[in-house]
This record gives sequence, structure tokens and C-alpha cells, in this order.
Amino acid sequence: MEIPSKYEPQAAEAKWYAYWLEKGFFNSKPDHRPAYTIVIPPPNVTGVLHMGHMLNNTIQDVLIRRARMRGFNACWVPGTDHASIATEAKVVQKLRAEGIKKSDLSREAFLDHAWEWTHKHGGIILEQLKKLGASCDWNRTRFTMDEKYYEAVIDTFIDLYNKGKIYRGERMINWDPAAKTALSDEEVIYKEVNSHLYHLKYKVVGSEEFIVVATTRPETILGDTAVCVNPKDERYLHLHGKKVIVPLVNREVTIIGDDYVDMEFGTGCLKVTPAHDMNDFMLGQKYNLEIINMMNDDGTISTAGGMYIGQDRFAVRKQIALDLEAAGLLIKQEPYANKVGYSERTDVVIEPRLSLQWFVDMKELSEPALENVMNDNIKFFPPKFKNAYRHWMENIKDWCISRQLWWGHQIPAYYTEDGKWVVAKTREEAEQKIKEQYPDYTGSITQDPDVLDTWFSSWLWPIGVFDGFYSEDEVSYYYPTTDLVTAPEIMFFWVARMIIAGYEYRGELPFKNVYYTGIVRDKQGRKMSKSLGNSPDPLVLIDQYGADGVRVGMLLSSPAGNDLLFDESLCEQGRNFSNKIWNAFRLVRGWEENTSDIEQRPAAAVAIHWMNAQLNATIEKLNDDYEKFRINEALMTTYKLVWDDFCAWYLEMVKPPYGEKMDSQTYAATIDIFEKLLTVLHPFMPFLSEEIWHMLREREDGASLCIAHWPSSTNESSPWIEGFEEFSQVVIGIRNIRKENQIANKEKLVLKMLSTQGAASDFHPAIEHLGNIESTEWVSEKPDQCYSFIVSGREFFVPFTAQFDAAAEIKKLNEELVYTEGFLTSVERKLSNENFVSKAPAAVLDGERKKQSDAQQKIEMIKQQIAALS
RNA sequence: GGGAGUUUAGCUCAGCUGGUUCAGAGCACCUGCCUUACAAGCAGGGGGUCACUGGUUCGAACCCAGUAACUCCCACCA
Repeated sequence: MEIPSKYEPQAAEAKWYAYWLEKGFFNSKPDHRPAYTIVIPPPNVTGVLHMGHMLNNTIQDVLIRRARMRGFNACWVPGTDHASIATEAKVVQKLRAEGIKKSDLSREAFLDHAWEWTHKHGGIILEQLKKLGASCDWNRTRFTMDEKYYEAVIDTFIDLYNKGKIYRGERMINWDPAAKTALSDEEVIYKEVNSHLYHLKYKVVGSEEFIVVATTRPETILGDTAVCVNPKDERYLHLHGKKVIVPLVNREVTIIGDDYVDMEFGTGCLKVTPAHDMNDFMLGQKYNLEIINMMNDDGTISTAGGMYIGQDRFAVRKQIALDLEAAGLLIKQEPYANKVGYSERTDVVIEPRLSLQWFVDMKELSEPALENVMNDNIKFFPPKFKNAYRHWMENIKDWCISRQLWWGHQIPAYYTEDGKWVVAKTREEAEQKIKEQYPDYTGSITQDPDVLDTWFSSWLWPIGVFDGFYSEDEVSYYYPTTDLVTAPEIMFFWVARMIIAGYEYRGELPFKNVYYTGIVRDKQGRKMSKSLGNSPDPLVLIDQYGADGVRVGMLLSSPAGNDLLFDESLCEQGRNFSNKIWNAFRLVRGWEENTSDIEQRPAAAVAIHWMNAQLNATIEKLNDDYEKFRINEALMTTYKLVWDDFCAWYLEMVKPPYGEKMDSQTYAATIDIFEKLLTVLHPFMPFLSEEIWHMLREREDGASLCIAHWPSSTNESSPWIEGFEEFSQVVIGIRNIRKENQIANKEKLVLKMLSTQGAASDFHPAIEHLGNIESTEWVSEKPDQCYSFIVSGREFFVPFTAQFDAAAEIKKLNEELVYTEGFLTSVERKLSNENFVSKAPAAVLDGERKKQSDAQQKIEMIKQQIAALS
């Protein structure tokens, strides 16, 4: 059967993925083996696979596949996140396209739409991961709104509430007036915008004097309840304690002094609007100021504003500037660039807003989470992220967990009509509690309409996926999990909080290692995004280059924590590598038919010794690379082992001369070696390796490379490896002589050597084979009429052929002489430096002395050669 | 504004406690080859004042100080 010279991945990929699933290789149940567990960072349930997922999941798959081969009970748990705000936004958008407004729907009807959407689009992303080769235990697929998981989230809320860790409080929060929900600080994006700085006149009461404040938000004067200056500011010393009149509003407010105010900025005079600015709120608390909430939840002016009621905040800003100007109270309006917070989801300007929200008190909860990262109980790769982590944890703020949305875990708090509340798992329980705590209350109760922040469910992920809140069966076996692979962007959102939850609910770390991947960027370094349209479709790439090709392409250039500048040519390189392996297989496969019981060629025997030694050494290095999570380095090591060592050297060494047969001993050894190579390739290139592995020998039904054993190795050094260095140099020397003197490869040469000593002596048969050497002769002195080259201080000679060009040869030798003499001078200068000789360690000194004598010897040799030629 | 990090070949990066190799890899590039596995290939080759300036040292890509550029995180001066 003719095997095509190009590897065609499509059929193989479909075939083997189906086979793996059918045989259940990815499924895991607790047993006697040690567990190796990874929980997937759950993608948004209705999300679509992008390049970030590709990188992230490829790394997880590499880790889990290798663990499986090393005999661990490997368990990779997949799943999806309900992503409350992102999913709800999509559903709202879809309904709007159909002419339905969310506000026209009941909560139940809206949730029906959301579930319908989830069922329709949910899990597409998991199907896409299968194309990549992800070896997840699909039977374990979890969703953060699964019944059990939902219950765990609610129970956690109740538990933390009962422990006094959750409280309800009035705080300044980031308000999204479009989505009408609170956002966490992390969901706010600050953008540089060109706005204006308005200078407004406030008249001092009982005086003809005015003071001037500078603000970018003149409309908020409706909520002003003080004016603040720096107490050290001499310009305003005489005004302390006096009152001023807020323009247009005509409210009298006090002038207070606080060194929060920067004297250098603007006029050094700050208007204080406690309800609409984080810092003003802080001042309001400190000086017990009145709080006037002059805005509605949609960003329009409220009745408390007193004027412009019902108008939008931005319209009012324009209008009030005109009105102030008309009243002669606007001194100037100058262009000013500042940063303004926008909602990550809806892209509208965030309104700091005073609101009643639920919070988690993080201070105490976070203590073990900080300590166990700093002491490396949980290791970060790369460790540089520990700094950022520590900084955040040491300054941790309470976590606002309520969101004014419907899609998610509804907060289990129930309110009476007069503003009392209880926290309870069910309505019945809540009614019971109300009865106990407020026996006089007779009205109805309503559940808090808000849902919990998405991360309040995903922080339970490593426990929740094993139903760890309700049964010890699995969680005690799989938890703590082994590795977490994620993006540094969500270190605070997710990683830190999982660690917190881990210690709070299991008294233990959730995972041992955290591997931070970089951000996938395009060639120009821009983050890949939908709006830029610079992200390739992963499925198209897989189709074009094969899943293995894409996997290799992604990993080749992505050290932990470094951004990956993605370029399709990386996939091309991956595809080329697939093809290289494929063709090596074709060559070996060709020998199968052409094997006989002839004696093993000496060159082949050498090759096998060396290749086995090299394999052993490389596996040692690979294990070390993996240990340190240097995945890209492990891949490069594997790449060179296969391409350079195996294809370029080994196969050429064992290849029978044209027209001759392969001996069965070498053939068998080659198959063994190939099999080991496929094993170490498998985590990176699961499909191709499996395909060839099955074609290499007869396999039983149910056999698979996925469950083959990772090859063992020892850390012994081998003389074969040392000898190979010299051997390859000799072969290259011969090739160079051929090339420089235009001697055809077909022409047989004689190689003469001055000494039989040297590490390469074992390789002589291989030198003859690869160099097309007719015979090797030992000579006691330098022969005449020869080309020569030096490897490791030993000289090799090839007798002249007809085309010999003596002048060119002399020129070459002279160049080498000049260089070597220069080198000698620098070594000798070092050795004649008394400080060096007296202070450098003996080993370094010996090294320099050896360099000196080697160089002297070499100079002598070159001089002789030049003399002989002239 | 605070903190962290980066700066080594055209590109992406290694370079572990300062010391055998006048600095390494992959890709890209140049030259020659359709040689009986592979042109998605083979053989050979060029290319770097290790950001800059000082210092410590017998010796610095590596340690120290300063300068510059870039990146990220945190804060969010109205």
C-alpha cells in the first residue's frame, strides 16, 4: 500500500478521538493509584473557542496526558460557567432583536429564555475542545448552575452569613446605569477621555467673596454638601468654618479642611458630593456630611436633585454649564484629559453610587491564602506573580457579591415589607425565621431579586465539581487538585478566591501548582479581540494544520507568563514537524518488507548504542523541564530529539546502502526507539503519535498510546554521547572538504588519522558510512598531499583529489593561524596576570592552562601543514 | 501617583550559584542541491558593543548604582 508523502491529519484525528472516547481512556474513578487532577477554568457557557482557550487547554492536555502515561489516575474535569452578566447581556440583546424588552418580562419568563439560550449554545465550546484533542473526563462535565452546584453556592452564602462573614451594607459601588447593576472593581475599565474642567464660583456667606472650585462633573453640584480645602493652604485659611452657597441650588454648605485635597490641583478647592464620588463619600463619612443622592439608577436626575429631574446626566452636564454661565457663575471651561471608568460589559460610563449591597468580609478569610502562596505550599509558575498576589491580598477589600441581574444564583435573603430580613435556604425556612425573630410581623416577604457575582460560584469550582460540599467520596481522593492552568488576568477574580474557599471549606489548598499562561496577541502585539478581528478561528486553523500542528505551534513560543505573539507560521512549523515524523515513519515502514537475517552492520550497532543513550539523557532533561513547567522547552527538546538526533543522524546511520537489505536486529531496535519517541511526543501531538504507534506494530484491540508507559530513564552519563560530539564534527569536516573542493558525494574517500585515541573511535564505522569513506587508515605521522581538519585537537586527513587548489588551502590555513594565535595571546595575558593566577580557583586555572597548550599545539600543526603545501 | 517586570541575532526566547566553548536555540535569511522517507525537505553558511553610563571583581550578559525605553498590575486628583 502506498503511503502518501504528506501527513493527512483529518481522518486520523476523527478516528482516534472516537476510539479514545469509546474505550473510556479519559474517564477516571478513585482507585489505588495516586490522583493527578486538573479542573478546567470553566469557559462561559455560551462562549466560543478563541485562541486563549486553545493555548490554555493545550497546556492542560499536555500535562494531563503525560500524567496519565506516568501511571497516575489522571482526571481532567471539564465544565462551563454561567457567566451571569455576560450571558444575561447576550440574552437581553437577543430578545431586543426580537422586539422584547427585559423589563416587560417576569423573572420566570426571562429565565426561561436564558435557559433556552443556554441549552442552544451551551457546550458548543466543549465540543470544540474535543477537536483540539482535549482528554477531559466528559462524564464529569459540570455547570455552575447544575442543581447540586447551585445548592452549594447558596449554602456557602448562608454559611458565611451565619459566620458573620457576609453583611449587607451601604457602600459606594460601581454602578452600570445601562445594565442597572453593581459591578466589581475588576469589571470597570478606565479609559483616557477628553473632557472639560469647569471652574465654578461659590459665594461665601456673609461676604462679597467668592471661592472657585474646579470639577469635571458640574451636574453633581446638585448633590454638594460641603466644600473642602487643604488646611495648610494659606489662600483659604480665613475661610475655615465659613459657609458657601452652592450655585444655582442655593444650598448653604460648610467649608471643611482636609489634607486629602491637593493644593496644586485646579484651584485647590474641592466640592464634596458624598453620594456620587468614592473619595467624597469617604470625606462625608469622616465629617458626617449630609448625603444627597441626586441620581436615579438609570443615570437620570432624581427628585432629590431638585432640578433637571428625569434628564440624563450627560444632557444635564451640558445644560448646567450653560445655565451657570448665564448666571455668571462659570468662570472658565478648559479642556482636560482624565480617566473615566467604563463598564466592561455595556461600555457606558460607570456611576459611583451609594447602594445597599451584599459584601464578604475578606480580611480574615484571606489570611491562610496569602500565607500559603508566600511559603510556596502553592507554587506559582512563574513565581514573579507572587508579588502582585501579595500586594493584592495585603490590601484586600471587602467583596461586593450582589448583582442586579436575574441570571445566576439568587441571593437567599428574604425581606419584610418594612425592611427587615433573614437569610434562609427556602421560603418556608425564611417564613419560619421571620416568625421567630419578628413575631409581630404579619405582612408578606419577598426574596432578594439580585443574584450573586459569577465568581461567588466559580470560587467553589475545585470542590464543587466533586460534590465536595455534600459527599466525601470523591473530593477526598481528587482534592487538592494538582495543577491549575489559567491567565494572570484572573488571578484576583478567581485564583485567589479559590484558594480562600479551599482553606475555608477544606482546610487545605485547592491545587499545588498554578501555571500562568500569557495573553495571546497578534503579530503586532495587539491583544486578540473580536472588535479588532485579529483572532483567527481556531477550528479553521485545526482544519488547515491539523490539531497537532496547531498545538505545537502554540506551545513553541509561549514560556509561562509570557505573552504569545501568535503567527500562523508557528502552526506551519507544527505542521512541518508532523510531516517530518510521518516521513520518518514511511522510511522505517519501507524497511519492514526488506528485512532479512543478515549480520548487523557496525555503523548500525553504533547508532543504536548512541541513540539509546541520547534518548535516556533527553528523557531526563524532559522530566526536569516538565517538573519546572517549562513546557515550551520540553517541546523544543522533543523536537530536536526527533528531528536532529533521530531523523538527521540515527536514521542516516542505520540506513542500509542503496539496494541492500535491513538486518532484523537493527530493524527491531529502530521500532523500539521509534515507539519511545512517539511516547514522549504524545502529550504534544496525541493524534499523529497514536496513528503511527498503531501502524508501527500489530496492536490488540483496546491498546492505545494514551495509556502506554512514559519511558523510564537514569541520570547516568554515557560515553556514547561524548563520542557523538566528536563523531559528528568529523562527519561535518568530511562534508566540508567535499563541498569546498567539489568532490561529489558519490566519490569514495580515504580518511587518515594520526592517532587511534579519542572518544570518536567507537564511531569509526559510522564515520565511514556517513562520510562515504572507502577505508580508514592509521598513520604515525602527518601524510603529504592531503586536505586536513582538526576535531578536538586531533588531525584528520583526506588525500588530495585531482581538483586540489593549494593556494586556497593555504589561505584558509593562514586565517586559522591568525585566529588561533590571537586566542593564545589572550589566554596568555590572563595567565600572566598575577591576580588571576593567585585568586582564581584551581579548576579555572587548569582550564586556562589546557587552552594554552591546546592552542600552542594547534598552531604548530597548522604551521607544519602550510610548510608542507608551499 | 505607587509597585512589579522586561530590554541578549531580523523575530520569539534560553542563558540555572559571576569562571572551560572570542554568547545559545528555533524560526527567518543567504548559498548549493528535486541525493532511492520527507523541497512542508537535505547539506553548508552569515548574523549579536548582551539597552546606555559608571562601579565591585583577577574575571560581568549575570552582582550594585544611575539613565533611557517598553510592558503589566494597583490607585483613580476632583
